[in-house]
Amino acid sequence: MEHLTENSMKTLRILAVDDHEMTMLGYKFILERIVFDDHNILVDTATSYEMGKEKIEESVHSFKYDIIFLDVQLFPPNEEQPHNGEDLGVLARELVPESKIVFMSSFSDNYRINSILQSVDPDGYMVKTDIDPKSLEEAVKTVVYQPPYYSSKALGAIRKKMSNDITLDENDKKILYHLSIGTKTKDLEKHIDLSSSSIENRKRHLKSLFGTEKENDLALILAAKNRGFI
Amino acid sequence: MEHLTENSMKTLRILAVDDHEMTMLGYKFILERIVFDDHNILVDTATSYEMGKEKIEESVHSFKYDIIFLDVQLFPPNEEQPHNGEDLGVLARELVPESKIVFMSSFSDNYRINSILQSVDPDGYMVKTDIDPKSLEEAVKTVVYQPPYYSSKALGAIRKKMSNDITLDENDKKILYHLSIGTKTKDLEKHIDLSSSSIENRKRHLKSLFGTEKENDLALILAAKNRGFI
DNA sequence: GGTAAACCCCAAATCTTTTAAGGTTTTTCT
DNA sequence: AGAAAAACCTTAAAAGATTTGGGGTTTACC
Repeated sequence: MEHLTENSMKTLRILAVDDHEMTMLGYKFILERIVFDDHNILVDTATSYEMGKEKIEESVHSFKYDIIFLDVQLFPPNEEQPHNGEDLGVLARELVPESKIVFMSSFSDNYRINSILQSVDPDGYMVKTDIDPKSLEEAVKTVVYQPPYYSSKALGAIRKKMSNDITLDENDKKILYHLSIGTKTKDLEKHIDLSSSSIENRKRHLKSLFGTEKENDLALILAAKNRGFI
Repeated sequence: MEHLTENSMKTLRILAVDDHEMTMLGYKFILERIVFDDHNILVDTATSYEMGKEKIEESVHSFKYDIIFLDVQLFPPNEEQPHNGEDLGVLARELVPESKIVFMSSFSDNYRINSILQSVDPDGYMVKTDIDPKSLEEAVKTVVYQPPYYSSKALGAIRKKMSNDITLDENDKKILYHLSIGTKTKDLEKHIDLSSSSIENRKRHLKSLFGTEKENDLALILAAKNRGFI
């Protein structure tokens, strides 16, 4: 603690978790300079899942964080890691439900956004390319007083989802997702608990839903992307 | 036209449709005073469905509006009227797809918000109690450069919907909606194309989905409201 | 040009939803 | 409190969807 806060000031505690040291410093620098009513902003940082987890667990019995910023990808994606920001978000929700959670993600892909909005229901979601001092400040203020805050690109994805009348069940979503990452139709059986025949049926059905009958898988995937499903 | 615009200025044309004369004046007053890059803002108004329709139709062959603000309820709701803002929005989308559409609604109820977001997919949605000079200005700027703009209460409804894993079909939604406006179960058959037996089945199913088994309809409706369906 | 994958069609089995008919419980009104 | 209406439940048959296996044809790719 560098200096005592003035009496009249409330302290706004923020935890930021991102595995890039430099990015963290940037966030800390910006966040602590936000002028916000009579709040004194204090930013704590963590650069890994474990560190983040510890800080959140410590906070349970001391001062709870007002806002927790979480990077969705907490580790280099090539090294297989069991945990990511989404899990940390779920954990934080359980341990300290009063802390607001804001996700930061480099991908604006709808599949992940939709999944996080469902599993964690964060108070904010920011696509990294939308993040700058101005949007960070807006996020902090909005999240404290009237959440949620969704950054511009996140809103774009949300809009697509909301304007959609097509509803897909888990199996359909999985099929689309696996096709989109290049899984071959014959290998889908390994990931989805259905016979190959059913999978073919569902693919046909999906293509008719998305208006890409008799076209190839790429057309289906593009249509599904446009509509916000992947 | 009161005075010529400067050469360097682009004109931003706005149409606002609301059946309250005074509200219209307020919007016009605020909107035309927005300072926005080198834009000169020009607000046209209409106070009924027909007037709005005419202005939109005229605009097709002259200068298209950049933004159209539409009140959802265009007539006193007790006098039966065939048209409302939603219809006008659908019409505008067809005639002038390049114009951005922003809805203004006094009800923040999720059923209507969801329905409008699907049928028109507007570039903005503002709940009236969220509207003030600041939010109007933000709406205009956001809608022009990076739509969509959703006001705080609208975002609240959207968040509920997005964080939800329950998916309902049209019949389920209609059942919930009619129950919520007080329609008796025995009268539901008149509005929904199903047998009374099926409707009872679906009500049972809905109650189990929303965790209100063996409870009465009020409990179901409250749960559905909490989850953003009505 | 041959092979693997993708795609299509059919019919049986299974699962889900709808429907009607009859009953019990709860609510509402007098 | 008692009658009537509405809500709710149960059952079983019918209709509709989905799944599955077994066959085949077409398309893509080396």
